[in-house]
Amino acid sequence: MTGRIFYFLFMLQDGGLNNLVNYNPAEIEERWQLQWEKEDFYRSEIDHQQTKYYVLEMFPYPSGKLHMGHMRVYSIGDVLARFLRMRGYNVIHPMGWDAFGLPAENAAIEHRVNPAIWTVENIKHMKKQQNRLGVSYDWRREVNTSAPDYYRWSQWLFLMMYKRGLAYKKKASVNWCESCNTVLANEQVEKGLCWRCSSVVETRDLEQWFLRITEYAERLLNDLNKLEDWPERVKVMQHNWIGRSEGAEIVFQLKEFPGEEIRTFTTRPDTLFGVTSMVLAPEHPLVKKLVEGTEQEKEVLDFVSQMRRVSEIERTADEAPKIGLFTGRHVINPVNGEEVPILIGNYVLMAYGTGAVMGVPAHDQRDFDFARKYNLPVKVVIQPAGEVLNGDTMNEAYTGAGEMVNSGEFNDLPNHAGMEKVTAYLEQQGQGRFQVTYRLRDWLISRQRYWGAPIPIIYCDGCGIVPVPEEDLPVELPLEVELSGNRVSGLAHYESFTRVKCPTCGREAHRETDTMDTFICSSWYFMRYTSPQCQDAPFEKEAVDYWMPVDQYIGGIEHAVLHLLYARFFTKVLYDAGLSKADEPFSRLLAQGMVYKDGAKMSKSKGNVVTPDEIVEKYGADTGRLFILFAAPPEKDLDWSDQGVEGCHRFLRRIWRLVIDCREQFATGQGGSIYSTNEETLERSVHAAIKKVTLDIQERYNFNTAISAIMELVNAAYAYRQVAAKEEQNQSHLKDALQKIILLIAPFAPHLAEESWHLLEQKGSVHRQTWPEFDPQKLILDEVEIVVQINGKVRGRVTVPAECTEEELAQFAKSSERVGELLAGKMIIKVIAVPGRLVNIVVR
RNA sequence: GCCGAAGUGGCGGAAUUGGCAGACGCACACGACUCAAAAUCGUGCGCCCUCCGGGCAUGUGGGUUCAACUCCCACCUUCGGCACCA
Repeated sequence: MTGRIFYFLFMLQDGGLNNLVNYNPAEIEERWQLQWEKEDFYRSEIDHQQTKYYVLEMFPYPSGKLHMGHMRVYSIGDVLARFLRMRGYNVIHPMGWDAFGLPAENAAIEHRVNPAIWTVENIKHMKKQQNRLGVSYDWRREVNTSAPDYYRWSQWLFLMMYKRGLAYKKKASVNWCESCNTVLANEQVEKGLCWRCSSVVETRDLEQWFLRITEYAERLLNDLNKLEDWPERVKVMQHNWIGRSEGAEIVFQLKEFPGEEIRTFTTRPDTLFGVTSMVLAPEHPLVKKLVEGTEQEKEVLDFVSQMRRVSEIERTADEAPKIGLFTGRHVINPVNGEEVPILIGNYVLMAYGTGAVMGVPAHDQRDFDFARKYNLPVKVVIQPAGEVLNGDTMNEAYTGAGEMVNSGEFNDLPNHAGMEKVTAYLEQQGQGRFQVTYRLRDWLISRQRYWGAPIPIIYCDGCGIVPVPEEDLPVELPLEVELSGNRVSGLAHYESFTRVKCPTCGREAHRETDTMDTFICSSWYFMRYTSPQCQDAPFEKEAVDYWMPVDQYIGGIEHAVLHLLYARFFTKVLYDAGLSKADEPFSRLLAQGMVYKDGAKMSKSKGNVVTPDEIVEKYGADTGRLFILFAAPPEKDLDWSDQGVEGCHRFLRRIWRLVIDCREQFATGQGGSIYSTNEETLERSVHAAIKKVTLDIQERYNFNTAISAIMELVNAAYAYRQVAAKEEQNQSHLKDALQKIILLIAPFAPHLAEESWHLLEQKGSVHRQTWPEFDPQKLILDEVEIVVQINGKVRGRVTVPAECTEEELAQFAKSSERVGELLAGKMIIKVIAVPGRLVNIVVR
C-alpha cells in the first residue's frame, strides 16, 4: 500500500516536469503548425534574383482518407522542398485536388449528398490530415479541379484544341465499362479490365470526342530523350505505349474491281515477293463490297457480325485461335503481278495500320500459323546464310536477316538494303511509300457522367457543331443533382442544362451532355498553380514562364503512361499555342514505391492497414516522416514495420534528450575550452555528416542513408559526452555539433527541429536558416589506417601518415611485424599501394 | 515472346570511381542503473572450424584483374510493363 502511494507521488512529480523534460510531439507539432499557418510561412513569390525550384507531388483525389501512400509522397516532397529552401532556392511547393470523378457520384447515391458538397467536405478533412504531417505547402495556391473557376479553363483549353484541329468528334468502336456506365480511353483499359473498377470492358460503336494525341506521337517519343532524369522504366513504358514502327504502305490493286485498291502497312517490304494472302480486319470498309454476290457472302457477313459482338480483348487474347475466311476475291501483287487471295481474319485489327495485312507466311510467325491452317502456300524470299529454307517443310517462319531470293530484280540483295530498295521502287511506281505507324491511338475524352467538366459544345440543326463562345464559359454543371434508378443522372437529363440558343444563329439548340475525362483536368494543374487566381487566362504568362517546368515531380508508377503521357501532350500543345515556354512539364521524375505491410499491399480485407492518423497520434508526424524515409530509398517498395517506427521515435527522443541535457549544461556554464583528440573527432563527425547528408539529398535522393548519417553524428555526440567528463567538455564545440544536428534533421523532422532550435535560444526559424556547409579541411586526417593484404586477403593493418607516397606506403606495410612474419621465405612479385586505402602484396 | 528492374546477415537496408562486404536501424543476447519493471546508457551480434588463428560468404556457373556486390559471358528466380501491332 505504501509502495503504491509512493509510486503515484513519483509519477506526479515526473508529470510536473513533463513539458520540458519529455519529448511531447503532440504539443510541439500542433503549436508550430498553427504558427506556420498564421504566418503563411511557406508562401512563394516570383523573384528573379533567386533561382526558382518547383517541387510537386501528384495531387490526390479527395477521397477524404489519407493513406500511407500519400504520406510517403508528401514526406519525400517536403524533405526536398525544405532542403532546397535552406539551400537558397526560391521554392514553390503547392497542393490541390483532382476533384472530379466517380466516388463523388457514388456518395451522392449512397448518402444522398451533393457531389460538390461531399467533395468540399472531403477536401477540408484531408487538408487537415495533410497539415498534421507538417508539410510546407503554399496553400494560397490551392486548386480544386471541380470548382467552376478551374474547370472553366479546362473547357477553354478544350476549345483551344478544337480550334487548332486537335479535338474532334467521330463514330468509333470504343471501350465501354458497363459498371462505370461510360467509355474509356485505351490507356484506361488494363488487360481488358477497367482501370478503376476492374470490370470487363466491352466495345461499342459510339460517336465520341477525341483529342488528336497521335499528332504528337513523334514528339512525345523523341522528347523522351530529353528527360534524362526520368526513371528508365517509365520512359520504356511510354516508348512501348507509343509503339513506333517504320515500314511501308503498299497499294494492292483488286483483280475483280479494276481501279479499286487495298492499302496495307508492313514493316517488311523486303518480303513483298513472298506474299500469299491479303488478310482484312472484319470491320474493313471494303468487306461488304468484296463479297457482294459471291457464294461466300452470307458466311463472311455472318462472321463479321459475330466478330463485332466479341470484344477486342477477347479477339486478341493469347489463346484465341486464328480464324480466316476466303472472300472469293483477289489482289494483285504490285511487284510481280501475282494474284493473291483476299481473306477476312479475326487477328487483324482495324485500328492499327490500315486494317489490312499482307500475309508472308515464310517470314512472319502469325502468317505462318494462318497459312498452315488454311493451306496457303509458303514462299521463301529471304535466305539466311548457310541454310536452305524450304517453304513446304519448314516448321516455323524465318524472321531473321538474309539474302533476298525469288524476288526478281532484287535477288541477292541483303534484306536490309532490300527494304529501302523495294520501298523506293514502289514509290516510283506510285504503288506505295515509306510509312511510320504508331500503336498510340487518339485520346477518347468524352465521359457519360455527371461529375466532370462539361464539354463546351453546342449542337445546332442549322450550324452543326458550335463551340461555346469563350465569354460564355464556364459551362456550369447543374447544381441540383437528380438520381435516376441507381445512378446520378447524366447531363442529358437536365433540360435547363441542355436547352440553349445557338450562339451563331440564335435558334433553339442543345448542349453536348458528356463531360470530360478527369485526366484532362490533371493535365495542366501544375501550370494553374503558378497563378491560381488568374481570371482572364488559364494562367499568367509571366508566372508560368518563371515557375515552369516542374523541377521535381513525385508520384506513383501507376501513372507512367496515363497522367504522365497526357500531361506531356498538353504541355506541348500549350507550348505550340505560345501559352508557355516549357515543352516538357516535368524535368525530373521520382516514381515512389508502394507501401506494404507483412509482404502485402495494405488493405482492409487483409487487416494490415496502418493509417497516417494513428501514427501521428501515437508518435507524432516527425516520427512517421522519419520512418517512411528511413525504411527504404524512395523509389523502392517499403515494408512497414511497427518496430522500425519505434526505432525512429527512439532516435528523435535521443536528439531531444541531447538538446535538453546540453541546454541545462550550457546554462550552468560547465565545461572547458580544451581542443584535443576528442574535440577533433567530434568536429570531423560534424563535417562528415554535413557532407554526406547534403550529397545524399541533393545528388542521390537517398534519404535513408542521409538519415543514417545523422544518426551517426548523434551517436558521435553521445560518445563525446561519454569520453569526457562534463567539466572537460568543450561547450562551444558541443553546441556547434548540436546546432548542426538540428539543421540537418530540419527537413525530415521539422517540428522537433524548430522546437530544439528555439530551446537552444537560436534566432529565427530553423527553416529559414542557411543549410550548413562542410569544410573539406576538417575531414583530412593526419594519420590513416591502411589495410595490408597478401594475395588479396587482409592480413594486417598499419597506421601511416595520411600524406605518404605509394612507395612509403609499401615500406610501412612490409615493415609491420605480422606482415613481416607472413612474408618470410616468400617471393614478392608485385606490390600495389593505393594511398588512403590499402596495400596488396602479391607473393609466391 | 520482347523490353525493363531487382536478387547482399534473422529482418529493412549500406557499400557513391573496381580497393577492409554487412554502415545505420530493427530483432536478439549480455552488462550498468532499479527493490523490481519500463525507459535509458554501454557491449556483442554473417556462417563455419580445431576460435589469441583460419576458412567460407553478395541468386548460380564461368571469365577479366594484384583486387569483383561492382566489369564481361551464360544461366536461374522474383517483380513490373507490352504483346496476334502486321
